[in-house]
Amino acid sequence: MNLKQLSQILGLSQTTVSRALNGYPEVNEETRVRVQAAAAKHGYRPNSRAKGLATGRSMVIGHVIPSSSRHEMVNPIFGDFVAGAVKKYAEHGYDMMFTNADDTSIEEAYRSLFQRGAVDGVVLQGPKVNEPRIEVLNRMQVPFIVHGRSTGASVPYDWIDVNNKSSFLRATRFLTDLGHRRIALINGLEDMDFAQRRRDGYLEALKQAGLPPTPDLMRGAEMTEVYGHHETRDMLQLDSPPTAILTSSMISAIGVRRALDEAGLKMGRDVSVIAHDDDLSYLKNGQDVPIFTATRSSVRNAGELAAEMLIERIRSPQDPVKTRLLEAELVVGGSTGPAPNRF
Amino acid sequence: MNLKQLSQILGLSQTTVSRALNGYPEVNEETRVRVQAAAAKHGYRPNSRAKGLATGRSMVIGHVIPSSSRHEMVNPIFGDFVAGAVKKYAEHGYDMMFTNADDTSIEEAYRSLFQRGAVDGVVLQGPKVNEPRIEVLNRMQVPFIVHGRSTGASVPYDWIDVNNKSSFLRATRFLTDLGHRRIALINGLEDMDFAQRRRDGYLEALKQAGLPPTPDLMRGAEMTEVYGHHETRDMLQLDSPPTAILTSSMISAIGVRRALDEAGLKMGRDVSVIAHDDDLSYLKNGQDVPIFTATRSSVRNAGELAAEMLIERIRSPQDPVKTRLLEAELVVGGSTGPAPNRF
DNA sequence: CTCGGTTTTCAAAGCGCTTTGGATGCTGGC
DNA sequence: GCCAGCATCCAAAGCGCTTTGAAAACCGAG
Repeated sequence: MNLKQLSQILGLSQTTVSRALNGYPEVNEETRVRVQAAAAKHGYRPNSRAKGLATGRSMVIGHVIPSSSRHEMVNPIFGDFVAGAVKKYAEHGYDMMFTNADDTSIEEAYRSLFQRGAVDGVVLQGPKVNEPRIEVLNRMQVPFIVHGRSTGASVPYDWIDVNNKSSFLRATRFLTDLGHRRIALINGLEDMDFAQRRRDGYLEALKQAGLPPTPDLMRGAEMTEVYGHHETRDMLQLDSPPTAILTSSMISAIGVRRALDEAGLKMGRDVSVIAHDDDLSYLKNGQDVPIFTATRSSVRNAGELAAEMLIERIRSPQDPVKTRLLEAELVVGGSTGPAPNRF
Repeated sequence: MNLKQLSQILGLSQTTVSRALNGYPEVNEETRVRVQAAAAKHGYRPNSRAKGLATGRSMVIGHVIPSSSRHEMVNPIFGDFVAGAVKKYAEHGYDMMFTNADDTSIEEAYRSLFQRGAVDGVVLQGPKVNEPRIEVLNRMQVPFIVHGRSTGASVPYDWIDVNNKSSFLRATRFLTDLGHRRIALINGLEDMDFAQRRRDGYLEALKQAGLPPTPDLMRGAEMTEVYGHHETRDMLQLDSPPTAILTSSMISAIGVRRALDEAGLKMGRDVSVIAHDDDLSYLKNGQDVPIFTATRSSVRNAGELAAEMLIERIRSPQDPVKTRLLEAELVVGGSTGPAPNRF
């Protein structure tokens, strides 16, 4: 069932039917009702390709998933972010498109999405420090939003981010206040912007507490469970092992916990742990009492906000740059306690 | 840059340029090279909407993400499945589209995707027992593939699934062979088809071992960490607590482990645990030695295979129904051991 | 030369929609 | 009774591509 057929059934022109359905004023209210009824009855739905061709808009928002051969990691926050975003997209009539690109051709992928007219805007996820994609998109003059920020980006851009620095500063201070002096940081990959900022917050808190940074206690890699486990085990072997550990994700915190268990140490008593909690739906931090003391910020919520900001940008390309900084809350759970008095 | 402009630059007709680019034989090799060079030079990329309009194909595959207000859960396997699928899509020139639908209008969402001409096929994820969507899609005569199966579906359909029954039968037998007699099952939501099949396998193994099923030891819900923890804690309070626990996901297995730790029980010695491991990239089951004894099957791999099967179906709509049953492997880790002799 | 057969190229129709620029019919004021 | 003004509707162009049917160019055989 297409417009032509529907208009023939109704004995009207395509113009009128189109206008009736799209809410234009120059159509009799009576006919509009008749048209809408017929459209519903016949299950007419305008072809989105044709509509897109005619209007120049695709009503699709794109995401590029990088996939390298070596680095097959899927970010665990992916699902929740997407769930938040796709919901808002739907509310505004947008669909969501994913496209795959290997590491070497990510720029190409973005360019292709727009030049093919496949999307009206894109979300850039996981920005690194000096993220080159930001400048590429900026130069292309297309609507986009960054989930996160990129230190060193030389152009203005819309972004939404958690205040990683302040939340890790606060978490670290919480530990120094408890008397901890050997505090480890198990961070994400250090070329990621968020990891850098968390590290800055951590270092600043150490400085404020008059503690020198210890390179041995600062690690960074892909945030898996196994990684959290491995680094913790490794650090526990040090001459002066940490009494507290900060970790950039709940997943690696679980690995940390496992390593502590294996070493016969009790989390919260022997070693304190604070994790960053993205509030993932399948990995809640306990129900009533939080398991981990954590800096919490819902990534699903970030997805919703990112979607809304991007849609606004698409609607008003000339608006000044918009940014949004979310503060993570510090929830105190059972994984932290005063520094033990052992030497 | 569009076809018209490009063909004017080249002094050729649109027809010839189009044919040259799409590899049709009726064009001089020399001109083809010239055209390709010009296309590359000017960064010409055909508008996918226009192409879709002309060809009747959209080169997009759709996924519908259900989102109800109450049930905001994102399946943790989502990311890895998608990563596998999108990679294969890209290899065949397809993009991936997500659309959101609340629980009441999922059928509508599928219908809309096709009637709008937005997709050439869809993947149906998370089928329940008697999944109504299968019949809907079947009636719509559109290409689709089910990730999983649906007991009670009355029409033939393409699917790819893990042999849930045999893998849980095998896992349970592994436990009975170790002398366990009180074996608990912490399953997924029981209206999900996979949960049903796992339960069947579990029950069959119990039967083979001459053990009666104990309703108290069979639980089913959304597979979160908190849930695994909660049910385990609950079951440990029973008059005769289980000596072994089977769980449908690594995530809930982590919760199981936490509950055991809290109870002062050692996993593998006091209580054995077997998990189903989807081989998620951020949640590997240990590196050299598996942490959990597990039935393992890569969901990313399933995503790749599903993508390929669907693309085949799109290409040959008349082919007979295709199905693919993957066998999970049983990997033995540190979480299982002989049944303890305590009473 | 001429002509049938290839090769190579082209003009134009069509995909399903929106939108421009009229037409048509009706109203009421003079 | 006439006409400006408004409400309502329509024909046709255009979005950027593919594809059909036909024309032009070229070839070697006769």
